[in-house]
Amino acid sequence: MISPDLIIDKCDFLCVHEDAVQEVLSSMPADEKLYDLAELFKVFGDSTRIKILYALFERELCVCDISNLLGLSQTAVSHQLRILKANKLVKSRRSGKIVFYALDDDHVYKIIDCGMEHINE
Amino acid sequence: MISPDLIIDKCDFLCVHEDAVQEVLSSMPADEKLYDLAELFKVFGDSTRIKILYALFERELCVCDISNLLGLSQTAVSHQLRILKANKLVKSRRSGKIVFYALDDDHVYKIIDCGMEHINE
DNA sequence: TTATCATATGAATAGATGTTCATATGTTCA
DNA sequence: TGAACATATGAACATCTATTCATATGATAA
Repeated sequence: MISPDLIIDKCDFLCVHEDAVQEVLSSMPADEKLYDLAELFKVFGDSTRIKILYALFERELCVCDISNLLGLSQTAVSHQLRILKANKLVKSRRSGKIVFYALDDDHVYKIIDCGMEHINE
Repeated sequence: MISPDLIIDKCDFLCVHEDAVQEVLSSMPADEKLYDLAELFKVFGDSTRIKILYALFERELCVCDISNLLGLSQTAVSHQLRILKANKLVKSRRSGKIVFYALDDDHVYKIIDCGMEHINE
C-alpha cells in the first residue's frame, strides 16, 4: 500500500523499519471503514442533531414537537431528521398526518455518553 | 425558556401539555454542553483525524511517521494534530527535532469502538 | 372535492472546514 | 555560526454543510 520509495530520505525513526510500519498498518481497519466511521461521527458533530437526539432520549416526538421544544424551524428539523434516519440513528412511524420519530439504536446512548464523559473532565 | 405563545396553535400532541414539555426539557443538558459535545464529535468526523488516531492506537508516532504511514502531507497532519491536541485527544512530547504524539485519553478508544459497533451492524 | 394541517424536498445562500503553498520556528550537527 | 531537518503556522482556495425560502406531498375533516 505504501511504497518503500515514499518513506526513504525522511525522518528515520519508524520509517525505515518495515516491520514497525506493518505493525501499525496491519492494525488499521480498511480505508472504507474509517471513512464510514468519520461519516457517522459527522452526524453527531452538529448541535442541532445532538439536541434532537437528546429530546428523543425521553420519548418519541413528532416533527412539530421537536421544532417547538428546541425553537427550530420545521424545515430545519425535517432536514436533520432525514440525515439521522439515513444513518439509522432514528426511526419514524406515521400516525395520520403526524410522523413520530424515535431513537433507532442503543449505540446512540453509548456514543453520546462516551462523548459526555470526555467533556466533563 | 420556551414561551407558551410559541407552542400554541401548532400540532396538539405534546405542545399543549406543559408537564410533558418540562419532562423533556428538564432532562436536556445545558445548551453549552450540547454545543461542546457536538464540537467534540466534529473532531472525530474527519477521516484524516480518524486515521491518525487509529495509527496512534499502536504506539506513539512522530509527525513524519504519521505523514508517511498515511500518505498525507506533513502540513495537513500538523494542522490536524493541532486540532486533536486542542481537544485533548492527543498529547505531544519533544525529543530533539522530533515531536512525538500519543493518545491522551482512554475515551478515544471507547468513543471509536462505540462508533465501530454501529457501523458493523 | 376542497381547505387545512403536518411533513418533506429542492434550490439558493452563507458560513465552516480541510488542504495546499509559502514561510516561520526550533533543534541538531558540522 | 550556518546548513539541514522536523514541525508549526498563516493565508488562500475549494469543498462541504446547515439553514432558509418556496413549494410539493400526504392525510384529515368538512
